[in-house]
Amino acid sequence: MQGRNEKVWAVVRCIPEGCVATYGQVARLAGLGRLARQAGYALHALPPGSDVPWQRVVNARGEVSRRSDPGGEDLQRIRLEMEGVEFGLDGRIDLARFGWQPTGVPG
DNA sequence: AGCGTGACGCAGG
DNA sequence: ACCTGCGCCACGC
Repeated sequence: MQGRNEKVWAVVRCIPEGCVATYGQVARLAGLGRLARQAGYALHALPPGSDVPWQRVVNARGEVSRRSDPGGEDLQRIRLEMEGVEFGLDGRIDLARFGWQPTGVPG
């Protein structure tokens, strides 16, 4: 662990395949508090070819966020669909079904 | 050192 | 459920 970004990446690495987490969720687990923007920035700073499953991080609405890299949104969706994550007709993911629950609270 | 921007989230109407 | 306004912090110029 050398910086905030790596802390974020470490959390994202913990997201299991077929699941998604929100930026805010990642920010908290990374110790950034409410700084969801920072979580997004950390992913933006990801080096190409990294083993970090960045595609598993979406916004609180369950949709792929717009970013600078054109076409990257489509790549993220494709990658998620390959993992079994389903998108609604409105392009949103049901976080109740595919959202990552680190606590795994029985219920 | 200041200003604008950004892979966000929450509260209010 | 929708859209709008505001706050948060780091990065680049």
